[in-house]
Amino acid sequence: MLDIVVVRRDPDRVRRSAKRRGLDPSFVDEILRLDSEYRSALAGLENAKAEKNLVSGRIGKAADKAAAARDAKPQLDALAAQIAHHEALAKALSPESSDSPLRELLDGTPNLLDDSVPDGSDEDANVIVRTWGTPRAFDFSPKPHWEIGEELGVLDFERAAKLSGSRFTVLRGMGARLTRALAQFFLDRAAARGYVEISPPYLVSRETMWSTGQLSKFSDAMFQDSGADLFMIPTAEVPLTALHGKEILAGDDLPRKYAAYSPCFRKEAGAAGKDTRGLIRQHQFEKVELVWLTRPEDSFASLERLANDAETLLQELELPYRVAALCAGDTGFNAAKTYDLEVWLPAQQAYREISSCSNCTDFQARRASIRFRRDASGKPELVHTLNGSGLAIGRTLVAILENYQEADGSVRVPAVLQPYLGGTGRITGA
RNA sequence: GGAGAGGUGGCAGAGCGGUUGAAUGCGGCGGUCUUGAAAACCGCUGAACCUUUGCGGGUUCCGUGGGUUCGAAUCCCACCCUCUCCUCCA
Repeated sequence: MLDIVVVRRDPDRVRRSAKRRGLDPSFVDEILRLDSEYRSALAGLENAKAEKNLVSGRIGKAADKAAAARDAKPQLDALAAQIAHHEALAKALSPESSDSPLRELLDGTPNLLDDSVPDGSDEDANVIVRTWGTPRAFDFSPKPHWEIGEELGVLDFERAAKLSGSRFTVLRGMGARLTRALAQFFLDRAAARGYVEISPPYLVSRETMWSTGQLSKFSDAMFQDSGADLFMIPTAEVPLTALHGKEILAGDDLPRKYAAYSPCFRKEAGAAGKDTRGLIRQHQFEKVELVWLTRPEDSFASLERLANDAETLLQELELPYRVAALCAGDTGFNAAKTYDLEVWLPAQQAYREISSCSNCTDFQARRASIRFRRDASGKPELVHTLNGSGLAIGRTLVAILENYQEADGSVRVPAVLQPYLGGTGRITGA
C-alpha cells in the first residue's frame, strides 16, 4: 500500500510510476478527490464528537447529574443525529472501510518504482546486468530434463498426473534425495550468511495474505480453503515478511534476515499452455526463501547483497547464470525494484528464472504494520522489506539435470552437493 | 470436539459507569550525586488519524464487532484468540 500522504504531496511521482508500469494514471486524481472528501467528512464528525464530549463532561461534573442530563437532552439528541449522519458519510469514504472506493483504489495501486528501474513494457526490455559462467559445450545433443529424469527413473510425470492431474511431479529415489539435499544446502549456506532459519506455517489467514500484497482483488492465483478462510502460501515470502507484522522492532535489531524452506502452491491460472512439460511450472514446488527487514536508508544496498547471496549458490553449484534488472512493466505489484537470476538451460538454449530478488521498500510494511524505533525516544517508522529466492529447488534440479548430463544418460552431482548424498558423484538411476 | 479460566501500555499487573489513555512495579530515556560505574533520589516515557507555518487543538484505540447509556476499559450480546484439564491424534 502506498502512503496516502505521498499521493497527496507528490501526485506527479505516483502518476509517473504508474505510467511507467503501463497503467492509466487518472486513478491518482480520483484518489485525491476521494481523499479530500473523506477528510472533510472526518472533520465534521470529529467536531460534532468534540462538542458532545464537552457536554457529557459537564454533566459528569455537575452536582445534580440527573438534572443536568435532563437539561442537556435536546442538545445531545441533536448532536447524536449529527454524529450519526457524519459517521455514515465518513465510514463510506474511509480508506479503512473494506468496501470504500478509496480503499479499492489504494489496494489496487502498485508500489512506486525506483528511478533506477529501466523503462519498458515486458521482459524483452529487461536489462542484463551481468553474466556468470560459460554455458558448457556439449559434444552430443543435450536432452531436456524431463527426458533425462524419466530415463533415470527420478522423475515420474505420468504417475503424478494419475494422482493429481497436470503440473505435478513425483520425485523418485535420487530425484527426491537430490531435492532434499538442495534444501539442506541452501539452508546451510543461508545460516552461514547470518540468516535465521524459520519453519513457518504453510497456510495463512486472509489478513496475512493481504498484508504482504498477494491478495489483490483479481488474483485467483492461490489455493485456498474457503471454510477456514486459509490460503496455501504461494511463497514463504508471505509468512516470513508478515512475521513481525503489528510489531515495533528496536532499531538495533535491524537488519533482520530470515530464511525458510517451504513448499509453494500456485494455481498458475494465467499460464495455460506455458511450460507444460517438465517441472518448470508446477502447482506445487519447493523453495528456500530469503527475507530482509531493513532500515529505509539501507534497503537498496541490501537488495544488492540479497541478490549476491542468491548468486553465490549458483556459483557454488557451478551453474551459468545471468542477472536481469526487470524493466518497469515487468516489475511486480509489491516491488520498487527487482533482479531476476536466470540460470542457463542447455536443452532450451535459454536462461530461465531461478530466483527473483525484490526490494518492496515500505509497501508491504505499511499494510503489515512492521515498524522500528531508531532510538528509545524516536517515533516508530516503517521498515523496508526485501525478499528473494535462494533458490527455487525444482528449477535448480532442472538446471542440474540438464547442465550436468552426460552422453551415457547419467548425471554428475555438483561437488558441493556430494556430502549431502553420502558422497555420491553420479546419478545413474533412481 | 467437551469443560473451565483469561485477553489492559515494551513487559508484569490494578482498575466503584463520569477529567482513567489508564494506578503500581519492572524496563527505557534524561538529570542529581560520583574520578568512573553501581546504588539512591528526581523528572520524563503508548499508538493512529485530522488540523495548525509553529506553539498547540481535536478524534479514536484497554482482543474484534455490535448494543445499553447524556457518558463504557468498567454493563449486555456475538465472534476471535490464548491458557489449563478431558477427549482425539502425527
